[in-house]
Amino acid sequence: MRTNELASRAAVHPETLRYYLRRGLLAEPERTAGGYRSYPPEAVARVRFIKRAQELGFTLTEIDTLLHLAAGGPDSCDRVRALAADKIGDLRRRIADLQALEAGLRSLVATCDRPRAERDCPILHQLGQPEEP
Amino acid sequence: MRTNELASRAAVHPETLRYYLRRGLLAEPERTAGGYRSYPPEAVARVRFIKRAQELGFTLTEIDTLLHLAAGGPDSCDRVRALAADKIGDLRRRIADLQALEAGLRSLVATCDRPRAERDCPILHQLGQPEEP
DNA sequence: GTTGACCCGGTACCGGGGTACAGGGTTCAT
DNA sequence: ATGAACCCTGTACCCCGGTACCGGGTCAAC
Repeated sequence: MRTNELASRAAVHPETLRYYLRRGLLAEPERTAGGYRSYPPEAVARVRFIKRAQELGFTLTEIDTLLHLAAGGPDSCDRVRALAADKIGDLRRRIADLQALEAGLRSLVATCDRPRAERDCPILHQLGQPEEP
Repeated sequence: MRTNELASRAAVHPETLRYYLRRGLLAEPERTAGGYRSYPPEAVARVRFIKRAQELGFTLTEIDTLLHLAAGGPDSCDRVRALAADKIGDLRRRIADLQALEAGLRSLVATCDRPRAERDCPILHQLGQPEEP
């Protein structure tokens, strides 16, 4: 699969793929006799994963770590556990905060028939507090 | 509360506050007789909210919308419902994807005692598929 | 009063994540 | 064979979200 096809299937810009190659997020694929890159089919899911993880708030460096975990992670199972535990903890916090945001918006919807000053949307309170130690 | 105190309490850089003021994410507070800004106590939660929402993947423009909803949203309850429904739908998708990521990493942990090639970490598959119509 | 830390507005600069472009080579349908 | 679309490498540029810096004013402890 050539660059443009991968870009099209993964809904990214072709230049983005070259950028990800430079960043090491994509492995350099084989080339055609004419020097064109020939990506394997699984590259589509990989690029989609990168973009979606970005939308969820992860930096490309964080995504690089996730990609390494997806490939099985370090040889040492203990290292994998430690790394994954760290990521899982982060994920749970993100999920909790998004759920709080959702609950807060639902509360607004339930009270939106009131005058604006009397509506209840507690999202600032929910996400604006310092984290507990 | 002066600029540096708010910055310190909210764990941001003072220049960031000036940027948020320029962007309209913070309301211009009252000034001291010497021309210093005097922020109200609730500004701390507001700035914390902005930063946390960013970490969760929202752009400042999206955060601006959320801040408006937090203030009660449009006068029209129908507008509020429509706007909030859109945001809630987005939140639910983010939550679902983060939960999928978590499940995938747990699967890796459960199989990490295997040789690397036989471990199971399906996160690419989970987040790398096109969205269903 | 002095001094260092703070404040201000405005301009310049930076990093992350792209994206555009130039010049030249390749591919494929006509 | 031709021409348009594609590809490549490498360099320049852009947007978002800051952050640094300058020159000058303010504040508070000494």
